[in-house]
Amino acid sequence: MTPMGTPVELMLAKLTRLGGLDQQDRAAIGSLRFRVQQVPAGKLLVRTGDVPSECCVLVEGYACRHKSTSSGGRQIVSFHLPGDILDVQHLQLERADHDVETITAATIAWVPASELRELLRTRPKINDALWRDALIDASIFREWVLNVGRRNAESRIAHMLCEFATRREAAGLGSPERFDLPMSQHQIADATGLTVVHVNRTLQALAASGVIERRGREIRIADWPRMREVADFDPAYLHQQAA
Amino acid sequence: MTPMGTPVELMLAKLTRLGGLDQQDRAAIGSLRFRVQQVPAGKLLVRTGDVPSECCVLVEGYACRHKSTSSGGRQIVSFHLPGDILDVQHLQLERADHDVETITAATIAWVPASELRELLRTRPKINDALWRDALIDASIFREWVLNVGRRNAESRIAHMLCEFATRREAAGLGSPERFDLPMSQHQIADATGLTVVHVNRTLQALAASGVIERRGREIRIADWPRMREVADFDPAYLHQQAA
DNA sequence: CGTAGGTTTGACTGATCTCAAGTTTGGTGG
DNA sequence: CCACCAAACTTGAGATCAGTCAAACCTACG
Repeated sequence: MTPMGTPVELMLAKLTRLGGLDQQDRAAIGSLRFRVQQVPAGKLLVRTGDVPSECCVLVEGYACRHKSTSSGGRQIVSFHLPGDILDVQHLQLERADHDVETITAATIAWVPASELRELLRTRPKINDALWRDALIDASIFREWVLNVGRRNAESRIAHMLCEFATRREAAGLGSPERFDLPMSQHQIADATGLTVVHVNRTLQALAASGVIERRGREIRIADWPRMREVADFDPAYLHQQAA
Repeated sequence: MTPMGTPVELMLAKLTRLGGLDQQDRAAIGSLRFRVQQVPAGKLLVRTGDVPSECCVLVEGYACRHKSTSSGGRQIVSFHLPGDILDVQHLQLERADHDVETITAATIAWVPASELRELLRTRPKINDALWRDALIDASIFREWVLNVGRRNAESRIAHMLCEFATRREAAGLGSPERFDLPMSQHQIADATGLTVVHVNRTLQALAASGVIERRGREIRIADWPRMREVADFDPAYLHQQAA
């Protein structure tokens, strides 16, 4: 079920999902110089203030981006799965405004930003696909603002689970009915603006009400219609239908 | 102090701030076909699910984007000031995933999305500038996730005020020391994930502690260093220094 | 001047946090 | 294969920040 592959295959799959590529586009992606790296869980790939000269693609494993308040509060602003480009923003913005960190052991492919920038100029369809990718990212951030700003704990966590299940499936990583969460309850708390304690109780409440079943980090969404309702989840913001 | 101007002048000023443009770029912007419109406060310019074929530039007045939960909770995800392009995302994404609404009477300039898309293809520097604009938008959303997710009421509101003051100044709209808020306390509540009642009390607390002074909607930031501290505000996420 | 929207106040409630202590799990070295 | 350890998860009790409900009070504008 894991759509393993080389960095090139993953990027092609992702960009193709985002819009049509022609033969020359594929060739251009194929000739990018990837530097592949194995990293452990909890590795900071980019940190706030960095001036990265490479972009990284997540090949295998999971990652997240996060920001912190000066008093130490941590907020995860997105989760990422295999195929995701972790920092398109550094193609155009000099300094990183957030951290990028693996949440499991992972395989990362680094590409020189200059080579990708060249593709934006010379390959209009790749430019379009990366635009779409960046704009979908932004759409997800907007939904997260709504999620942490206006939903209660149960909805927030349910929404996060729905999004994870849906994106996972779209990336070809398997069924949205049942899956293993890569992140700890602490990380769920940091993503939803709650505390670990309350995340724990809320997951129990979701299980008690029968919308999900849990065994360790394995989640089964037992009742999707009810889950969608509890989560207030409408996948439109993921813009998944190819444009 | 208000940098009034035609839509063309405003866009040129904005794109120039975002990166260099050459003479041909300026000419290309100059030949865009703008349709200018006066609209009252509270006018929905784009609504969720729309398939817009025009992009709009805010020429005069203020606007915001917002999303809602199915139970009616409203979350403002960004505020906009003159010069802002209100919906770059519709250049690449078919359906709007949020509403765009004026918060004061405003002047709007509409441009056919097809013409802007043409510029992305043919004018690399305009492509770069719009990329930067979209990526800065995304950076602001990330900061807002942190704001509503991890800061208390006082910090949240102070942060929103700092951002407004800073962006206002960057747009050439006047001093960040003293200004009139265009938005109601209800709208501040919707932007910060709080209730009107609590926004009201928190504004009073900020005034009582001496960091701001208020007279109606006029705000004076009486003590910027302390304000920055209360707000936990670091403008780096606005990426204002031209790249 | 009347009125609606915006702001302010008070009293009470409740969702989520904090602190503090267990319990389980998974990985690691002997 | 087992013993151990740290990290992750769970539970309980009490505290608090922000919400709710309800009612005035402004104040700008028609």
